[in-house]
Amino acid sequence: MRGVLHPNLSPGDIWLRRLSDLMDLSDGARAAVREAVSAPRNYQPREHIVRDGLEDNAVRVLLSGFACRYKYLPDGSRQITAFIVPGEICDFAFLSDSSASQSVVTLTQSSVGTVDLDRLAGIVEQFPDVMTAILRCAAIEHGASIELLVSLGGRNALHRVSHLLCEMHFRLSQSGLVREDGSFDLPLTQAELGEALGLSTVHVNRTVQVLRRLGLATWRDKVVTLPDPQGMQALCSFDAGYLQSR
Amino acid sequence: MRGVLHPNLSPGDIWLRRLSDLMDLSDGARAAVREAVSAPRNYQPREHIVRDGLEDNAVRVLLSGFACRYKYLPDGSRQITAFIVPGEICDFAFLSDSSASQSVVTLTQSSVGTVDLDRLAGIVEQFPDVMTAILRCAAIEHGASIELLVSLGGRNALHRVSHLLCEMHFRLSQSGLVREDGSFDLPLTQAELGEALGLSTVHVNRTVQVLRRLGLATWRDKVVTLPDPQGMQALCSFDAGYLQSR
DNA sequence: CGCGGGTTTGAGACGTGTCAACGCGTGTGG
DNA sequence: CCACACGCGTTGACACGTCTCAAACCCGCG
Repeated sequence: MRGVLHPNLSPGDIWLRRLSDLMDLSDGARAAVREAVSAPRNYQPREHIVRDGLEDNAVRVLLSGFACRYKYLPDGSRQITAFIVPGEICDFAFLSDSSASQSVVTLTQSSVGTVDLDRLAGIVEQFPDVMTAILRCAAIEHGASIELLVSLGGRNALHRVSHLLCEMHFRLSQSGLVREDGSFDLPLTQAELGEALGLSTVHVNRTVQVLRRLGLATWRDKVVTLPDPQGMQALCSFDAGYLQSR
Repeated sequence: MRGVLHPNLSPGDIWLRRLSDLMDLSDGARAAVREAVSAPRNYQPREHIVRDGLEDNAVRVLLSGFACRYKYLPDGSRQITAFIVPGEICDFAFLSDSSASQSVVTLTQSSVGTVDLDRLAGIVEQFPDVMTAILRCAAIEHGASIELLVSLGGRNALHRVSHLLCEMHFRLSQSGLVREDGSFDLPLTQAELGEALGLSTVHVNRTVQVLRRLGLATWRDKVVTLPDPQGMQALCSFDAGYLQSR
């Protein structure tokens, strides 16, 4: 059906869009990337895309849905280290030819495209800019984990939550997933937010309520709205620089 | 003097040793890396090696001393995101052909070698394994920041401090900087440790004292000793896997 | 000798965690 | 069609880890 009903739409388009944002790519490079992305595979919520310690012969790109990377603590609690939104690469272990050091699990129903590593090697050999684009993805991903680290080390609960909401707003808008009125789907539970921000579920809840009362954010039925993005960003000194290539 | 008094010693050796640990390199590759490292430049304590936002046409490798990467918070406090020990690359922005997103500053007197980027490009073209080795450095560096993130998000003060001491012990031993008796130089102030671990100086101090009383660590005059490394690692569930390539 | 950076100590404040319970909506099985 | 279980959000009371402020101490150095 693909290529018949929508001759101009390909599953890899969302990834291509992301790569093009980070690096000017030639038509040839664009076509090669586009065609290299396999037919998507669907995942149920809470299904693993990548398992810690396993090698993989493909790059996995989230095409739709929501996922996260995490690590377990000795007491059995889970620390989420990153959220993954459509258009992003699930794991970068392939870059150093090693096995994954974290697991990646879906949070919602999702679809994932894959690019065979040998095939990718051929593409980057012919179009080195594609490699640069991918390395920029990795750099941004690293920047995001550093920013989360900064949140955990130096920001209080209110700033952590609002900073993360600002980040999500920005990243989802890059993928065209924010509506006109500034609202967007955020299919996380408050518990999951807490696992990322190092806060208890209860305290996340109270913090979200503060934001509600401040008129800066509402979060109901998995939909977040930031009526005053400027004010929100000012509250937590959000600067999207770390999410862009410069 | 170099090459005369010590015909077999070159400033780049410590970096070469690190790269070789991560990837088997051919003799040709080893020689190329060795010769590509410039004569070291010396830095005073608290002198910047890399400044946030600036591009650089060289890779900078710490050859001796101690440095850290950091970011400022809006309230003026500093979050240290990584410590850098001899043999490690100061900043990985060169990989994605972009400018540094964090600053790097020395903590002690240090010496830094540089490798010109164009020259490095020539080397990796001829010896792709060198690129893989460098990418593994980057992956380990990323792994370390994730582990710090996990500390900040999920560990209490005692576990944070002991985990960091275990990590330092391990990393310095890789560079041959741990003595027979298990002691090693850790030229940080307790305030700096706190800036990395998201703890106040006062609380770092109290926590170190607990470790002293437990007989697991002493820290006096910039020298740390772990009389019972096993016990120390058990206390904080330290697993060095994230610091090695697999 | 006095100064300054770093470490140590004490006392009290505050942010966040824990525990326990309740409400609400949805899905499921009787 | 009702009864119940379950996941998630919400609320309250209290415990506790860590922060802040302030002062003393130690030691090397000018």
